Amino acid sequence: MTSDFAIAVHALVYLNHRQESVSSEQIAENVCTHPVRVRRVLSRLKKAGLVVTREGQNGGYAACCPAADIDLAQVAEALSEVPVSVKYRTGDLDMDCAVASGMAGVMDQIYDRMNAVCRQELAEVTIDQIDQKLFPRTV
Amino acid sequence: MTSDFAIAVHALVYLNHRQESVSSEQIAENVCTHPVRVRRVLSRLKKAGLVVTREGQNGGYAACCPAADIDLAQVAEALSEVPVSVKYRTGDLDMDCAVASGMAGVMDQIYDRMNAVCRQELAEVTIDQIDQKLFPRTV
DNA sequence: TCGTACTGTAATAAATATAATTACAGTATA
DNA sequence: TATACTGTAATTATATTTATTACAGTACGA
Repeated sequence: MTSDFAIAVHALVYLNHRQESVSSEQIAENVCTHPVRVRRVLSRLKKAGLVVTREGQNGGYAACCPAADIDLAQVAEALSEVPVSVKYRTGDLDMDCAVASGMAGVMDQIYDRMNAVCRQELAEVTIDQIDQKLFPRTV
Repeated sequence: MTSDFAIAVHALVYLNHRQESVSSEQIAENVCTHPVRVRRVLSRLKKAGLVVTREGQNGGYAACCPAADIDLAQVAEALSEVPVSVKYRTGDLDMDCAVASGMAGVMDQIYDRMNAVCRQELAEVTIDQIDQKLFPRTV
């Protein structure tokens, strides 16, 4: 899981909370990062239809659908996030030993299975649920 | 998931396959990494009782329990592996905004849940099962 | 319609994390 | 008792991540 994902979720929760157009600069201040980073992440969310943008004065990013309709699996998907990813591959396909040539593939399968269950977990969490955690509603 | 985990699993599968003492140099050759890296990882597996070592001539590392008794959750535990870990924390605890101060904690809970299901998956895979994948047994 | 306040993105620099390597003390074995 | 190993510290090299600068493009509002 990259930090882009954390920034995306934070921004979505913040935009849902604000319910108006917010500039990358203001979002960056809330997230504590650089405005350019916010733009890079949110432009991908825009492409996925999870936020809308308005340019010109008083423009910025805004929520465009009910927070209950956005789950974290959609956010991960929009960013092509792979929860468990290991770039390092042991062994070497060209070696004679079946262990040396086959282990990387076996590990990939294991990571795949972990990613599948991680995505299931993410699908269970919506932006609205996070909002409820941050702003408990008295019953 | 760090690459140490991949190295550990690879080494365990290899040691199980060899069924004898193997030096860090030979293991490193099979894994395609540096012998010192192998020693660092395997010394932790030794502390967890997953391998034994023998020093002196013809020494090295060796499997010490049936491959069917070692699952990947044990390996992860031995290395203190956290499948989904994100060092980057958005926002800032000291900020007034509930979103800015609370999001990092919310994200941590989400990572925790993913880690729990990942560990369940890892517990389902044993070294012996990996060996069977690499060396299919005709029935 | 024109200036302004934005987004989007490329390019670069700075910071950080990861991996390889060197070096060597300690130890059991043949 | 020499040797072949482990264990670990220290260092260097490499890769990745993050911040920053710069600027073209665009819609909004006066």
